[in-house]
Amino acid sequence: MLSKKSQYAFKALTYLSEKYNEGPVLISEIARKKKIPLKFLENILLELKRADILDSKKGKGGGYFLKVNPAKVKVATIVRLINGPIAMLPCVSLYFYERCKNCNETSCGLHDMMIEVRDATLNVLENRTLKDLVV
Amino acid sequence: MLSKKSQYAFKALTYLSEKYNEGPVLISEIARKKKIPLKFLENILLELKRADILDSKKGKGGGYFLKVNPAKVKVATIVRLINGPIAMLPCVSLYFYERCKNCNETSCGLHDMMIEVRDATLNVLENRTLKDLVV
DNA sequence: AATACAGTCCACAAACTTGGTAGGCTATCT
DNA sequence: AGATAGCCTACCAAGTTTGTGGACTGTATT
Repeated sequence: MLSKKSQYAFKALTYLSEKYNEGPVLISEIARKKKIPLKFLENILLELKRADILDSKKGKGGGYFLKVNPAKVKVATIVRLINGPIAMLPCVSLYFYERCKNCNETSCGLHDMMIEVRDATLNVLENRTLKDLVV
Repeated sequence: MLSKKSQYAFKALTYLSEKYNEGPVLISEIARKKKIPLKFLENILLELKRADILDSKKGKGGGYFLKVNPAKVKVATIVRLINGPIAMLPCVSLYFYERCKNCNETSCGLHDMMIEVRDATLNVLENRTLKDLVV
């Protein structure tokens, strides 16, 4: 399951996608409109900024805004950044891979199955962008 | 990600599937062969028994064994039982549904996307059984 | 230069989940 | 009766999640 943090991130990003190219948006506005705890949101947006998804401006007239076109930001990227691995097992994760102890990957039924699950999931998440979240 | 508990459960169930119709298997044997902490495994097997996946016999010659043919036990069932929801959001979960607050499901881009992910995942997990885990 | 504004950074903490342990109880077989 | 083996309840350490508080830094305006 996606963490609340991830859900908040998507809400905020959806909001910012709707306002793409309309200048900076206040954290407090996003928090209010999307009902996200302000200080928590602060951390999330900062993380997204550090990952080059968002950019910000300080002082009056400042706020957060998308750094690139929402159609260029894959949902999978956000999930990995805020939520972590998409795969159901470390040994089938592409970005968070960890070797399986006590289970040689060459002959593990679960391993093979979870690769299928991963690919089915990625087929959706890698082909959808923030733009698709705006309806 | 699947919890370690879930991974242990699958290891144990795979072992028991290999020994289907060969009589009861000791918890201690499963723990040793699959390198699972004994007492932890005890809890897991008990849970699987309560869910009618396994059955057990006490006393000498006792142990655990699959209650039904491994080809009849869906992987999705085990995941839901030991790991919890398969969906990435409560509001798209079939077995652990919870209404989305501050997000009307009729027009939420994330909601629709996560239904796609759920269905893609279930397409694998609902169509594989314990039998498929044995290679 | 002073002031207000708005994001940045660091530290902390309550609540919950995960992974695991301890020890006695109950049923069964010989 | 004694040994075997699962059943049950309770507990606990560590980590993660979901936040909060408060001071600091950069920016625009007057």
